[in-house]
Amino acid sequence: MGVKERKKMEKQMRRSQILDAARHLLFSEGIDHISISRISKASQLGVGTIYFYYKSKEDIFIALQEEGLDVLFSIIHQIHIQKKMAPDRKLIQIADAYYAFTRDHQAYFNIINYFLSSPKIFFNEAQKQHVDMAGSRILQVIQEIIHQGNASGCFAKADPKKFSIMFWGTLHGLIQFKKLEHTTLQNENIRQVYDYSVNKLVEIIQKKGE
Amino acid sequence: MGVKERKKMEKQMRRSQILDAARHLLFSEGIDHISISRISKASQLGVGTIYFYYKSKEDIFIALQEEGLDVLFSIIHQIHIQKKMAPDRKLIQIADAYYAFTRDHQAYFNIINYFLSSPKIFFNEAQKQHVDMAGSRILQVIQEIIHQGNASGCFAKADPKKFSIMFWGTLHGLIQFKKLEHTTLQNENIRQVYDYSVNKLVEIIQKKGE
Amino acid sequence: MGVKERKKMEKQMRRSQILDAARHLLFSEGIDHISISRISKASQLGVGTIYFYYKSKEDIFIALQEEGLDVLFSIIHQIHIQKKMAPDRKLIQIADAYYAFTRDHQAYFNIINYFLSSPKIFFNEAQKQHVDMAGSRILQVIQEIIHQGNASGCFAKADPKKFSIMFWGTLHGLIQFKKLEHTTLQNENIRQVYDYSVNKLVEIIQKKGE
Amino acid sequence: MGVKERKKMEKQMRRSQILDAARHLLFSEGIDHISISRISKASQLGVGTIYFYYKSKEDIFIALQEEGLDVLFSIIHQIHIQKKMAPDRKLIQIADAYYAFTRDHQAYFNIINYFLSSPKIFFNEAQKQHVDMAGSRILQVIQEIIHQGNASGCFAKADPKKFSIMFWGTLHGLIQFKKLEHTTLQNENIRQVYDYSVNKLVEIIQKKGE
DNA sequence: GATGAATGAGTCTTCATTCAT
DNA sequence: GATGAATGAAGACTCATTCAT
Repeated sequence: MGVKERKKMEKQMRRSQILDAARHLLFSEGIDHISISRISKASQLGVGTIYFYYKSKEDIFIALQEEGLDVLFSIIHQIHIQKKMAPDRKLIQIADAYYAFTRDHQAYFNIINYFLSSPKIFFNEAQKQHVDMAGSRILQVIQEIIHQGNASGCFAKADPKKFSIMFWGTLHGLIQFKKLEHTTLQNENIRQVYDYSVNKLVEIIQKKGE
Repeated sequence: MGVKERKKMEKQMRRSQILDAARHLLFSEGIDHISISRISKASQLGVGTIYFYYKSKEDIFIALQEEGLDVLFSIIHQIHIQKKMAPDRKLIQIADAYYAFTRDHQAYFNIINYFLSSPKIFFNEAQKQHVDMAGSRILQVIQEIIHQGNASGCFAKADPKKFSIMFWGTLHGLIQFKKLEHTTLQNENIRQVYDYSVNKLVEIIQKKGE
Repeated sequence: MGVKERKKMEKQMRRSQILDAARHLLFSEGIDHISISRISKASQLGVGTIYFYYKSKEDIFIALQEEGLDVLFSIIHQIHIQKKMAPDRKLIQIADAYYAFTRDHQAYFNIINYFLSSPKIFFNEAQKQHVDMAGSRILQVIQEIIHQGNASGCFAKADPKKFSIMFWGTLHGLIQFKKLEHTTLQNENIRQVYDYSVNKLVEIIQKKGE
Repeated sequence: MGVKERKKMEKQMRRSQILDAARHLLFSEGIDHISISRISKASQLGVGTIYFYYKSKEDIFIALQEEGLDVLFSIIHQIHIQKKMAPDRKLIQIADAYYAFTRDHQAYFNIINYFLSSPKIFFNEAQKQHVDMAGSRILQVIQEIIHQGNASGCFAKADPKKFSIMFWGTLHGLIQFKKLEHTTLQNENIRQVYDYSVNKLVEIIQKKGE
């Protein structure tokens, strides 16, 4: 019995070992310089071994993406569970946290973005499941906050699903514009625009006239 | 003098010839299948010749991106110059047009997105100039519309620069979520969310109480 | 004794289990996509276990080939045992049946062909035995038919051994030309040539002047 | 002008260089041990260069096959142009020559067989053309011989197309049985069977009663 | 100005086999 | 008896770039 469990543990460790190497490469060299053979070297494992644990390069990216989404989720979750915080305050804090996340965990952000932007990636069913779970949890938190706000009378009966997507979409879109700060955006400080937008978004659902 | 001009013309024509081939590949095969040698075959020009006119593959992509932005600009410009249309109506139409553009000119959208999302691209000064000009014109149009709305009393003194960026960022962010329609977004119809968001955005700047 | 027999039975069952998986792969994915690890997955057995029961991939192919030859044999045998059928009729029916076999059991045909065509396969003694038994039974049937024909006066004292090999060789050679139907054979209908040839073959041994 | 021609010559030479290496490998190591990287090493050319001259491994095989068919054709052609030889004699000599060819140029035979037997190869149009030309010339010779025989009254009005295919198919099928000589064929001397069959084939078309 | 031949490192992936448990 | 983790060489193919002509 103990043997089986140990085996399982070891297997899990190998997966971690591979992911560690991949993550390291992701952080140090960027997403475009990750290749199976590099991962194999970095992890001190044979190429075949990598394929034994992950059936494609994409699978490794997905695992990494999940990691990133988990990190992001836990950050956001921390904010959400602060009982005393008002819903609108929560939204603002979440937006702040997301901005920080894209700055402090750039590699994770890049990989999440990679899947979102790349025109060629189509998840298969199993992969969809994973991404779904990881990604939708974040949206769910925002939805819950809207719900709370609606219930407490703080918000003006906004559609939680639609608004949460709009909220997240706006943040995400603006983050992408970061690199245009000094070109297209004509030195408009993106951070200020970001804050401005978050305020507007919150205004949208706040009860008017109050 | 005449000789010089003719030379310049010819040079411009060669550049077009190359771009035509690249564009054709972009549309027919997708961004991932563009390679210099393919462009060379498609353009009936030698590989070396391509390198004489564009110093890297990236340069070609940039030119293509500009094209895409030009197409997009002219669509938006058409809407803008309709004198009788109200500013808020214009914003809605622009949003519609952008959605259509990302659908009907997917290849252009992908290439624009490619530069926006890819973490590795850093423009040099000359490249920045180009992208700047092409991209900022679009934002400018939106800014002008806000201005008009502010002036005509239709809008409530919104910050034209900031709001236009927010507006565009929201649209762009939501478009990116298209592929999550059936996973993370849990079958929420993205088009409906898009329309919902555009309405909210317009509401933000409309004069309240009216 | 009972224990030994049970062990033997179990061993036989494991071998079947493996072969079932291999056959399934052969039929569903084609001969080029059979690998030990695929067989292992399909058979729910460990890779090592496969190697315990078959000492190489080739051994499995051989077993599969035998199966194919068995199927073919039984088809041909069915024809042979029809007491009332004339020998020349039998030959024609066998030719028909072989054509159908190569069409309807392509996977089996391919594997038989694999060993016949591949220049690298050299059977060891044990393997030879197996193939011998399976393959020669078919030729034996044809030989017997020639014998019968010779005896009954239907055939003109043809050499049973030589003629049966010629007969089979012709059929086999023509089948291989199937894929040349639209190239080298210049749209000559291979099926018609096949029938034509079978008729000629039968004529060869039929008593002349009758 | 001279430059262009020299370039063309050099290009042709490179193609030969590659083919030489491939042919050498084919003869010395067998068809299964030909790989692009081996060819590249053997020809002292970069891998990319190989691909510059042949767009796939298959293309090289095809060129090699053509070579083999050319060799075979010229052998058969030599026999055909012997004006004084009777048609039936020619057929017998061609059969002999084919047997010798499969013995003396085994590598070429293997490669021809490779394409004939392999279930996975499907020629594209351009490739079909090549193989067609090379392969059909051989059949054509046989057809012409039949024609001649028919015309001279030597043969009994056999269908040239059908019979030539049957003729070739029989030879080819029997050659394949070579390796079964000591197993399935039960030590029946394949060479004798081959000769026996050729005789029978010739008898088929010879005017009867003569 | 224009060409296109040459490169070779790099891509992902497969696979038969072994061996410690 | 049974397992399955580990391997690493090998597979075909791509590609941006250079440079002699």
